[in-house]
Amino acid sequence: MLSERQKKILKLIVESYIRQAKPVSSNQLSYKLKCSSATVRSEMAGLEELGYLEKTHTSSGRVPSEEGYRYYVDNLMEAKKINGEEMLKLQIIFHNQSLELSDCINKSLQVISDMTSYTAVVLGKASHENLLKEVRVVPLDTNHLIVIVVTDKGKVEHKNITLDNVGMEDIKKTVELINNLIVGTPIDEVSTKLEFEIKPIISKYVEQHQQLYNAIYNVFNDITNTDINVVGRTKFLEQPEFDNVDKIRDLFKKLDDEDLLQKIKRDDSNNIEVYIGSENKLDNDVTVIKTNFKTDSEEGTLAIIGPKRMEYDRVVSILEYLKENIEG
Amino acid sequence: MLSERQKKILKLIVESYIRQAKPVSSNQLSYKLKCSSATVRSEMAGLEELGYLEKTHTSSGRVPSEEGYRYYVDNLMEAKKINGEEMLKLQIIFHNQSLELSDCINKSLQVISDMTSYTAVVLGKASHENLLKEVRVVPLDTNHLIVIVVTDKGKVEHKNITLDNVGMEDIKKTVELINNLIVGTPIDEVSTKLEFEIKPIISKYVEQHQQLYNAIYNVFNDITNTDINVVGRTKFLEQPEFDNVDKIRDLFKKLDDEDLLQKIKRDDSNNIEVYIGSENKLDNDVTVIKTNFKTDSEEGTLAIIGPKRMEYDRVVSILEYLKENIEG
DNA sequence: TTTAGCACTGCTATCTCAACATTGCCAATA
DNA sequence: TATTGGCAATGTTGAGATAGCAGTGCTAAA
Repeated sequence: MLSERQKKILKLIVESYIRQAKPVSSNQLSYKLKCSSATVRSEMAGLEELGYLEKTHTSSGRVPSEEGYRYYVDNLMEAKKINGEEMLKLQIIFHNQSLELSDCINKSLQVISDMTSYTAVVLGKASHENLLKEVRVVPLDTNHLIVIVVTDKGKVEHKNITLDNVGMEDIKKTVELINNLIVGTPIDEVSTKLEFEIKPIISKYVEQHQQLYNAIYNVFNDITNTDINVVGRTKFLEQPEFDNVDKIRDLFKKLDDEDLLQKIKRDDSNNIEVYIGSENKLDNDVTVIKTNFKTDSEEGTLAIIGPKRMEYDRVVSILEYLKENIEG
Repeated sequence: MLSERQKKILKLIVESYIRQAKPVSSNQLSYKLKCSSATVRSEMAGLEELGYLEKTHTSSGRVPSEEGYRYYVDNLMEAKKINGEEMLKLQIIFHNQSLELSDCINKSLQVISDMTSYTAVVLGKASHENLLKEVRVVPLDTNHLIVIVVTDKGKVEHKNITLDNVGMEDIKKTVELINNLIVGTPIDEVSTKLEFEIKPIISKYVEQHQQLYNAIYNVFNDITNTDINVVGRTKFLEQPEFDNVDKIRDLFKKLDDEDLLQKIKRDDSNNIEVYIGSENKLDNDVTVIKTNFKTDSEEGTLAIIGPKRMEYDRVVSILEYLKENIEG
């Protein structure tokens, strides 16, 4: 258990370091506390002993350790309400009737990335509340057609296919069959149903059903697949800790690795989660702040990625606010 | 007019510098030419005088100037045929029947960016050969619906809209009207036609026609708008000339600026065009190699962006090959 | 428990210095 | 006349050396 003064010092150091990106000296703090630098120094030594602070070299000021940030986030940080102007920018996006939810999310990520100078990520997909509304086929010419799938929550996906020698009749029959048998099925169960209920039937009387079947299958796959969007990768270039090309290259490679990004979504928690440095699976030098969201039509994960020296208080409340707007 | 030996020296310098990114000395060249370094030096001095070579400092080797690269591209460069493995990779993409052309292009850009280590860009849009095939409306519930537009070349675009108190009847009538009057219209003329032929009619008897009209209008807009895709921005991090964070930041900002990227498409030429350094409008430190393409369904511009010290011969033939495949 | 005082440490910037690669010029050469 | 070898001149690079500085830890006194 830390003393009140220790807490205060730790808080001041974390916040100063977040702003300035420079090790914090005992002198700096002695102004803000009513005691001498020597006193601050001995407190600092204590906090270092406990693992909350580090030095960059023997005679440098102190820098928060990962444990220091963790303690700050868990115990010291105060909520910093998102400001009016920022709120407004997001409101405008979410009140725009003509935008789909996924567009709103993408647009607001851009705004958030710009206002925080951190990288923003969304991993989203159609929620399983989406029920198949309609499958439609538009023939283009004798051997090209488009398959369009629509869910009751307004998701649309389509695919072009080329079929050799499949009569329009067969196609019509197949589509009719699908529309009769599986409309109303949750979108993520369609694949199974397609495989076990539809395929046996169409394979009986539709020649060359395979191509058609595959195309339809793929459309459903696309609609349920996670869609990854990373906004503002280059914000890291503004951070003083990413001042060398090797580090940047390494990080950018990770931000392009979809499998790795998938790991951001680790738990089903409904809260804002903070993963500092080695706590996240992405990179030891960054912090990932994420939350899950879920609406009728979409579900997924939102994350802000920045240096460990991140404005935790601000990001947490921005993310909270964004989540509210999405789930609205 | 350059002498044969001057040409040979210039060619060797450009090619050596492209490979090694290091100023080329007279000694290096004296091995490859049958003369002494002193001779090479005086030839180099001549080429510098003519503006084809530069020095990085008084006693450094020579580096090609922009004019040097230009002369190389226009007069010295030999076509370097794309190799079999690379060809194959692209073939596989273009022979995949289930991919739409725009997906093929995007996938092949990724391949090309990986194999060249340069950044690849496509600015594409539906070609005006696309004729409106069908407008379809899928009602979701009492006040949400989806508008889907399909062209005869297989382009699909859709939008969700929210309408208050618009009867299903009105919607049906509007859609029917559109389908009757403007199906078959080139997609880029639809907007005008919509405004002058459809709007007057529907405004007469469809109440709240405005929202519906806007939605449909927007879908057409989306379908004709240029779509920009930039692949492999981070390849620049592998280039030794982009070794400092400021340069990278600056360049990345430009690669994110869609208006600026639009300027890559400068002429309607059907050839491969090379814009070296200040010749392009993007950045003085890069070369843009681009070509336009046009098919039934899509048209636009492909570009490879790399350092001025770019493998011109390879990139030109890769781009040629890609263009063939697309238009093929 | 707090503080002033002070020696100590390591960083940073600047300077110097030598080694090196390379050039330009010139006089000798083929 | 074109080519070459020789050589001084130049700017780069990396390795010390040095001084100033910021900040710490320790100690003894308040």
